[in-house]
Amino acid sequence: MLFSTKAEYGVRLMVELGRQPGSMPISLSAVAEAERLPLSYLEHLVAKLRKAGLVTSTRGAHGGYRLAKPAEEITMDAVVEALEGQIAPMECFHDSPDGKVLCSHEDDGDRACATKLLWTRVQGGVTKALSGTTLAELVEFASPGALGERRAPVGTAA
Amino acid sequence: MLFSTKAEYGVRLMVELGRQPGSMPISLSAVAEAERLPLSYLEHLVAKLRKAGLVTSTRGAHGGYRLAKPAEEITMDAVVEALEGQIAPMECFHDSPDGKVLCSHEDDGDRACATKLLWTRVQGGVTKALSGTTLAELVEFASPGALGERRAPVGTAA
DNA sequence: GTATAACCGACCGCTTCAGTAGGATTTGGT
DNA sequence: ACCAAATCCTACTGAAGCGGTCGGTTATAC
Repeated sequence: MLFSTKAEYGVRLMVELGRQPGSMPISLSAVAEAERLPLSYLEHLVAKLRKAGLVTSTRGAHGGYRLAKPAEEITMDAVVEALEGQIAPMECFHDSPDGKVLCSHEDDGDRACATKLLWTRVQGGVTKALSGTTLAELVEFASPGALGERRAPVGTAA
Repeated sequence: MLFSTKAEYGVRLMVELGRQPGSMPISLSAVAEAERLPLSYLEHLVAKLRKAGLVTSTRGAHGGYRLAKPAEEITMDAVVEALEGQIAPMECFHDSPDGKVLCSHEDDGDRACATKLLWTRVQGGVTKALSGTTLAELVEFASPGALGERRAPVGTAA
């Protein structure tokens, strides 16, 4: 398995926030009920998203979470990375700040990691897929045609 | 991390076998020494590769392993899948025999998994990278320019 | 001041990972 | 015949991460 349920749940959570039209915050318990996910586990995930600056929170009664940016500007690489940590195919890989890919045992002698070519391609494929997908796309995909009105209060649909 | 060291070690092992010119089998201990990997762990990995039909073995003295096919015909998706199991971004994903991608909680009600679009793209990126890379490419990448002669007995190079 | 909600950290059972250990079996060389 | 080299097989282990729970604290609306 490439990713764990942290990414799965976290993305579902983000989509749920993105579905909401106004600026009203949504409580985690509402999300948990809608997506049928354990509330206390979502708390951990949303904390990561908040620390990554992807959602904002308001405390107290009628509080909850909102997207920090419009869904069109949120790409999924940021979301998945916030939840799962650095996206690298292998332990020895780490992104340098300039976006280059390094392999920590590059200095193994004369020849480079035989595997570097492969993992570089894999990572390229993954990051391209993630950064090429916006939250807005997923929101639209999840509720096709619906434009804010005629949508059942999720979870109660037969 | 997308993959574990099983894929890493296993690929290195395959490359090592691919480096060898003739039809002479190579012992695992030779590979272990060359790649500085624990022999007893490699045993587990090579067993998976053998069961997947990627390498063949000859037992007894002067025995060892050989590629079951020429390196040009071995694509890395088969190798990685043999080592890591089904390549899917998420638990709910499983390949159907016809190569289509299914999501096991597709029947969650009216709307499809919000995440399906994303994971489908990710999986596409990964499998494209893996199936588009042959073992021969990695072998060439690991020993550039060398064509069977002038190659140091790996591990002794300064 | 009470209900609602975000926050925070500790804990827990489970599985996988990475590796070790010990043996059994097959084969080539002498 | 015997020994060394090699594959093969099963079981085990410590450590880490996953998925989730729990109890408690703080902040806010009514």
